[in-house]
Amino acid sequence: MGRQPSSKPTSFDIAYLAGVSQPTVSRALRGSKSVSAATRANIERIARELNYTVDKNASSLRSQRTHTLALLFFEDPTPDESMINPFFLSMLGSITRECARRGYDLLISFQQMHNDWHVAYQDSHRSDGIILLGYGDYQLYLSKLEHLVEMGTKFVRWGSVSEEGIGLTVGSDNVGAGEQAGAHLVEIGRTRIAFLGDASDHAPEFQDRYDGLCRAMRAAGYEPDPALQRDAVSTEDSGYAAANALLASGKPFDAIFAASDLIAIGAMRALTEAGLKLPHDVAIIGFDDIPAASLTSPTLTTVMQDLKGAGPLLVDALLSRIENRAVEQRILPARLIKRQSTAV
Amino acid sequence: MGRQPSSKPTSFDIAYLAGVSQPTVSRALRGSKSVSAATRANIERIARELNYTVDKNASSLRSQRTHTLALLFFEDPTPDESMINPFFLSMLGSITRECARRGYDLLISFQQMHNDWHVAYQDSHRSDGIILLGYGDYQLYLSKLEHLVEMGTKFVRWGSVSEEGIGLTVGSDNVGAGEQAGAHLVEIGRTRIAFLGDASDHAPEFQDRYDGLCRAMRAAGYEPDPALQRDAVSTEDSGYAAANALLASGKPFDAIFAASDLIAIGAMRALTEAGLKLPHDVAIIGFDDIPAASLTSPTLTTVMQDLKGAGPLLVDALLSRIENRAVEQRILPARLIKRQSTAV
DNA sequence: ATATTATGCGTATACGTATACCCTATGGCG
DNA sequence: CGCCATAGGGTATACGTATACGCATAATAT
Repeated sequence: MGRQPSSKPTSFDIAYLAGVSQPTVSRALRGSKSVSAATRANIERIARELNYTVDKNASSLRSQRTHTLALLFFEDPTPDESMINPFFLSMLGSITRECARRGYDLLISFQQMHNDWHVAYQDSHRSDGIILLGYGDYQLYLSKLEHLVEMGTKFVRWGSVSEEGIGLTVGSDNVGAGEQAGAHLVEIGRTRIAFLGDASDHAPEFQDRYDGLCRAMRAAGYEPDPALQRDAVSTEDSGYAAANALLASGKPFDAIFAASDLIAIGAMRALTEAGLKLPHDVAIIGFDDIPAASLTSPTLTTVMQDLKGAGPLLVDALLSRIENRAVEQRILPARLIKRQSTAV
Repeated sequence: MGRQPSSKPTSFDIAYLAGVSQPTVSRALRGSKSVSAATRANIERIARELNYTVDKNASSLRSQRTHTLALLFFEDPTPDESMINPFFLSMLGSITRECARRGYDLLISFQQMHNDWHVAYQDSHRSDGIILLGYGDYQLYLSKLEHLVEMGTKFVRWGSVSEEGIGLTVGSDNVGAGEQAGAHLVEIGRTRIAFLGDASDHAPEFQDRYDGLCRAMRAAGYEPDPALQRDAVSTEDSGYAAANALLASGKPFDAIFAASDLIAIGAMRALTEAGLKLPHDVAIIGFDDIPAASLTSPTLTTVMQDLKGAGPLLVDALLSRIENRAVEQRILPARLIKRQSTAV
């Protein structure tokens, strides 16, 4: 044992002890079939004894594969820097676990929109592909996506699947979810349904949800009133402001479908402050089923996205892209969770 | 332009265009002072034009520094795999941003306690150091920490600073926070104060909070009743169960200090179901100030930890360790946020 | 029997960078 | 005018792995 215990063992050490050459060690550990079973078993035993692990840097340098994925959050700079959209945060767990299961490391980065995009590109040296999460300035976002495509970077993003977008997209069935929400509201007798959330093409997911709502209303014989749609981004304050604007407009409404739970929670605060009784006067449905949704008063009916399925699907789609296998856009089902805010 | 546009430029490309050797490029870009200002400027210009970035794998392999930190979450396996303690999730934003600011990448991994620890060790090939976050089986945890120390791995963890622990710890002033909470409860006239949270040495942070509470009570002339302390881990269900056990014991109490907001929220549910009026019959204080704390009814008085400060402090401490600079344990102040659950 | 192919492994080398060492030209100094 | 220090940068090489190739031996075919 003249060897320093502090220096990590290399494949040469294993090779020496096993009486083979270094490449054979590499082959054995990577599962090449041109190594005899006996040799492989011996090498694996020695590697375990020495606590040997492949040096990822050397491995990546040589093979040009990092076995690492990068996760990029895109968000508008928020006033409170440490605030992150809880929905995406939940998805993080699902993604990390799937990465671990597939033997990939996950590099994470919170990208403020105003930052230099080159940081992301730089990541491509460090990762085999990128998962993009988050809303944000959509036009700016698109131009950067095009840049990614030009560079040949492999990526997949979470978002609106209906949209004919750049790159590969995985997302919830936002239209279907909107329909479910709309149908439920109609079912409990609401017909003057407001929608809080950006319905422009800046936020395709929100637009899809609105489309679904409209479709459900028309299917039931009601025409959605454009005046009852109010823009809002996914924050509590924005929802609060949008609901107040709606109240100020004087337009009567008996239900709100909010494009996210945060918006819904802000709206509930505005409505409560205005002296309205929920859900009696106004029924409310949110979107995302964040933990807080079951704590509001009344508890919030909302749409639960399949977070557990999202991570595996995103990772799988990205790995398929990386390995140049064909992948089609995939849609995850969403489910309406009925709580007190629509219980009349 | 015989060069493939798809292949990433190397330092040799830059060197050729600048009419210097490859090492000079490396020196120039790393800020070595043995490169003339003119040469450096020229190299930097060319690098920018070619969109060159240093290959991190090659760089790390050669220099044996990765400029990457690993973040390890330790949690008991939860029934819902995608559920992560919201408090640690919030800290994540703070840490990632600080890493980015210091020019470090962040590798993230959710470690189930039962998993092979070697995964973490393996990470040490990929990162210069490890940040450990989370509770979990504390004894198992400690034995693995010892292993880390043996391997010479640099790490820092979030936890109880009062404890004479293994390795470097950064954490909130849990004792002080417990004192604040206790003092506040005494101030509003409560003397029979229950504590929900593991007070054994399995959870040093919780123990510190309990110690703080006891200290405040004694300072006010009251003796804490051990029968009013109930073990609980940081989940809503555990808080619910603990509060019900407390109720079932028949011991009278007029306040609860919960070791975490999740516990507090579960306890509130139990108390409400038992027909108690909050905060009139029982005042409640939680810990963490998770977003949900301001949504409960009544809204929850709680202790806010300095999340914005935590990330920078953890990262800075770890980098100091990595660079073999001296670091002392550091304590972050915590602040009591008074809300309705203690407003009598 | 010879030709053929597969098996199992060694040899040589490349991945792209950082650093130890060496060399040259210049200027200051006595 | 010779000596040495210094700036500026070149040469050679190492980091640890993965893969293209080649070469035996053994297995199979003809």
